[in-house]
Amino acid sequence: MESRIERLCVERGLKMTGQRRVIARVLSETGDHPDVEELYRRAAALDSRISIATVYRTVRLLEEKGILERRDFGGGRARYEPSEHGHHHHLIDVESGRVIEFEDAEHERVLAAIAARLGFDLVSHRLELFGRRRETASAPAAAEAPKGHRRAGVTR
Amino acid sequence: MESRIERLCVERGLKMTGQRRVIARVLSETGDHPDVEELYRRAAALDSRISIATVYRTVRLLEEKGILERRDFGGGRARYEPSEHGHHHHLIDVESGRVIEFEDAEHERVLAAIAARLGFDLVSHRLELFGRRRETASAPAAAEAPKGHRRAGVTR
DNA sequence: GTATTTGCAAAACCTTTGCTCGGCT
DNA sequence: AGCCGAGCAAAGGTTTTGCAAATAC
Repeated sequence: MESRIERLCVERGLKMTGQRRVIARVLSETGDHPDVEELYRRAAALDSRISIATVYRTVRLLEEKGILERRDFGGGRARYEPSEHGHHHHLIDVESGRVIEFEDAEHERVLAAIAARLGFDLVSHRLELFGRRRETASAPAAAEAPKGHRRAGVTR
Repeated sequence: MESRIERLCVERGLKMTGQRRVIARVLSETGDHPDVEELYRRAAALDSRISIATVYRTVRLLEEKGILERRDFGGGRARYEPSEHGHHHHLIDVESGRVIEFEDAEHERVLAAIAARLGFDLVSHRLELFGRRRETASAPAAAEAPKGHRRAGVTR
């Protein structure tokens, strides 16, 4: 059965080899932000005839095709997530390393306004928040993520 | 004569060697965001008895002491700028690679509010905008940076 | 059939580190 | 003399690449 990412690959005219199909499937089932090493582990678990070089080449290719996005959360290795994941940013819990996704329309507006003030059209932007879980009892559970129309979700 | 960064080093209790003095001076005169290689070039121009290992060790040390801040603008290498440079972020011109600095109070407020909504206290954040110079004639010159109380400045 | 993709290992790249020597207190 | 910093070169971690063999279309 054809995975979501595989369909995108085909649409973009990529040759679908066995390895790419496996990697595409791993990515399709991915709800987090794995690095290449982790993708390699997951892919190799499905089909051991995959080398890490191929994973590197594939994520690079998919990034160029706009199917994947590369992230840098610090730590020296790139991490990846599927693009069709909706526009959002990340808040990294400095204590646990957990990654929480969020989006915020007002924030987007402010950024566009800043760029405009400087005489630029905003092409893209990168934003990461680093935070510490609030201790006061009033902290809402961060895991209230209604599937399908989520606003914030915890992941790794 | 003692450079601004050198003074900070002394205040923080660092031993001032000849190499550190040179690197401190280079950093004091720095208005941009050099990588280690570039710092090494500039330092070596003042005193050739400096190795790149020392530059690496020194920027690391100064970062730990809060004198320098490490940035990642993509491209695989870390770039540095003095901390006492005021709170600001960067807009990178996607066409030329030029870096424009800016700050924006409203934006800071919005970020704190987002973190609070997720139950976090904001520890720090990273923001980079990528933009394209606006073509319309109404674009203000981005170089209107009144020294001393600047709002936005172009640098590299 | 032919152009692409893979695996492997080696290389490239940035950064850190072991060790010895040099310099400052 | 004693310590800490510096230089050099080697090692470290991640990512890329050359080449021959395998594979997709």
